[in-house]
Amino acid sequence: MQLKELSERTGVSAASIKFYLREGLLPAGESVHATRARYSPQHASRLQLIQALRTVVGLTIEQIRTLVKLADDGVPRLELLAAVQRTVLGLDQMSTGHGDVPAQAGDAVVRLRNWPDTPSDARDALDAHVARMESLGVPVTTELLDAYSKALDAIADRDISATTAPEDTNELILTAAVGMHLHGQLVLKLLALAQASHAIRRYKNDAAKRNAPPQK
Amino acid sequence: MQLKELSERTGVSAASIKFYLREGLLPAGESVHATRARYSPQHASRLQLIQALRTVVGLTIEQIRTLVKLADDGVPRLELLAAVQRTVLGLDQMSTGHGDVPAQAGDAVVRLRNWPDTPSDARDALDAHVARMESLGVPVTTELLDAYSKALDAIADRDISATTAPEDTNELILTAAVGMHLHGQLVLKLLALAQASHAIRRYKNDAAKRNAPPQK
DNA sequence: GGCTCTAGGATAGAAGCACTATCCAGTGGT
DNA sequence: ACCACTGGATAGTGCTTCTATCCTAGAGCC
Repeated sequence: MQLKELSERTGVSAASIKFYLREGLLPAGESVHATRARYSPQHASRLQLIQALRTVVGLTIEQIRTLVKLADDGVPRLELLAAVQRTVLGLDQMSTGHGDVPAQAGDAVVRLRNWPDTPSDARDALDAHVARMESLGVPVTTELLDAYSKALDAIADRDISATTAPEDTNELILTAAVGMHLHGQLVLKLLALAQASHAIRRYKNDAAKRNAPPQK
Repeated sequence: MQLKELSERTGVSAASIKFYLREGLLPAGESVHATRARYSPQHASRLQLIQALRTVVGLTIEQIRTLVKLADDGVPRLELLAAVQRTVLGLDQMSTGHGDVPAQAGDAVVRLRNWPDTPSDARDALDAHVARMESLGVPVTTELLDAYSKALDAIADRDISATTAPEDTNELILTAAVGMHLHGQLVLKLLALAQASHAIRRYKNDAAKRNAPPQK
């Protein structure tokens, strides 16, 4: 198919497709002649990937470029998934070493949970984030890390066994990125509900206690 | 103090302060004369709040305006905290009723966890998000909600009992917003690490199985 | 009374992002 | 022959968050 048809099929304007081509998100079509190019279904699926990463996950052009570049370079799938995780959860764009105390929260968590002691982006990001929290005056105790990681261990355990990865690379990135993002948001929303619920319960208890004076 | 001193103390440029004044984030100082105004320490603390909400939490001017307006209107603290939660966790900016099936994920969760059955923003946001996930082809089973909410119940339980709220309103919003944001991000990062850890473990098991052929 | 500094108001510019639009000249297909 | 469509280039748009400039009127100081 050619550009116009690609545009009509995917619902992306021709101008935008040109933009993505310029930006290197979409590989050039097969140039039949100087003024004619053919696009494959691969292009359509790539376009859908771009679309989803922009509108659903909210990545920037730059981030999408990084991901599709990896895909086009044919890096191993595990590596690709790691990159998706980095990007979707904003584990990139970390200051990476503002000095300070090592903080090594990752070590503590890994030991607490008996997780494999392997360096990873997620671990670096955790260290950086904990350091950031401390520097902003929000203390992170080992007890907190223990409670949090124990709970999330259960979630991850469940998630990982409910996962099947598609063959096609575009689709792999798509499902991985969208899934991670949506599940992450789901966690945040459930946490909000949980906190609200606990707050209400606590508030009610306090009110009850005030009515019937404390017996301490 | 006057504008320049306010600027020097908080590290916010005079131009930015003027901008915030125009935008209604910062209340006008006490106008001593036509060309002179006095700012109180309240202004400094408000400015710090604005600063933190922008750079740490990443709110927009519009969102900050909404929050400080509530603070200035002196709404009850519980209501204020609810608004902070809405804003920080992006529970605002939801489509609010794109029709479709009711989905009522909130009901299910509340029943599963035995949480108080009270309508709330968090619950609406959860419903909306689950509906969105479904519409994007990501299934949300009751079993998943059960596993997630059980884990987050534990976290919320721990959080709520480790909380003390400051008296000053600016400070209240600041600590609440920053705390919510950072704890949310912490959860996401820990989840990433947990998933990566489980993936590694699973990968190793698979590899081991391949070496010593399965005995099923 | 002059000099310098500052407030406050207005307006314009700047920078980043993701497009969107326009113009162009060269074909491919009918 | 003709017209739709092409790649390539370049410029403009809309939004957000500032930042800079210019102005006048008044305050404090000598």
